[in-house]
Amino acid sequence: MPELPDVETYKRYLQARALHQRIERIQVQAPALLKGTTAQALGRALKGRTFESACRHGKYLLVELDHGGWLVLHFGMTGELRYARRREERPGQSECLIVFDNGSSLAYIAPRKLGRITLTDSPQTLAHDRKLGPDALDLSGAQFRELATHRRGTVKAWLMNQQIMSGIGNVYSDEILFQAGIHPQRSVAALDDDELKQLYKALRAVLNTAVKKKADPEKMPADFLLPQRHKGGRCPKCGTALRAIKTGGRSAWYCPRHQRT
DNA sequence: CTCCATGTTTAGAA
DNA sequence: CTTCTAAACATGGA
Repeated sequence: MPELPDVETYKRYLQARALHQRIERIQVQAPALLKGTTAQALGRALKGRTFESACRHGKYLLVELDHGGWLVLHFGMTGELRYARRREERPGQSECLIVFDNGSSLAYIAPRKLGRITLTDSPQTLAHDRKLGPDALDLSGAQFRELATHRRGTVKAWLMNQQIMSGIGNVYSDEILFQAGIHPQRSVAALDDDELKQLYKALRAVLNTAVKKKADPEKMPADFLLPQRHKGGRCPKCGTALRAIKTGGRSAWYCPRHQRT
């Protein structure tokens, strides 16, 4: 589930393994993932280059090339990176494979092909082109409050709107609202100062904790909703059966006792 | 077989 | 202009 914590984990993974190695070639198995570029153009841009650094904006991972320019990876609903030191360790199936001249490789795997691979001049350019709001973990409390003014929609849709703030998806918006004790369908405008403060606190705590746990659902704290977020799931704090509702075209899971309308 | 899924974009309505 | 809904995208899993 590639939301902010997952993509942050991929970023650290890439930084620890795939920097400073000469790119020999790339193999694009799923051209549909390329947006605004072609396999040929991507090959020309990457071949002979090295990755110098990586950064993240919301759910986007950006990788800097040594001669300027950035590779942009978005993972859609499913997707991950896998680095292999040796040829024998390469995954059988990858939508895009980057092969380094020392025989190692970095595979972009997105079996449902809803991701995106593209190039950009800079992280700022990407944020501008995609109209992305600030990264959710870069927000100050004051900025967070400011973003809430003049908003009429539901709080869940607000948290998930990448143009308002970037990085929170369906799963972590549920977790943040659960930890803050706020119902997903409350209107942003109706939240009082205390609730906004709780929400901000929960946002930071949830995202930072998830990053620390490498976005692994099995390693989340015992009071997290995430592992219970399915049919038959129970509130980790009071045992009440969780409820699911459709809102904003997505399913929201919540505890009817801890998150009142 | 049907329905649903962690994301984004687009179209159309209110 | 904002917000909501539905549909589309591609594919695997229940």
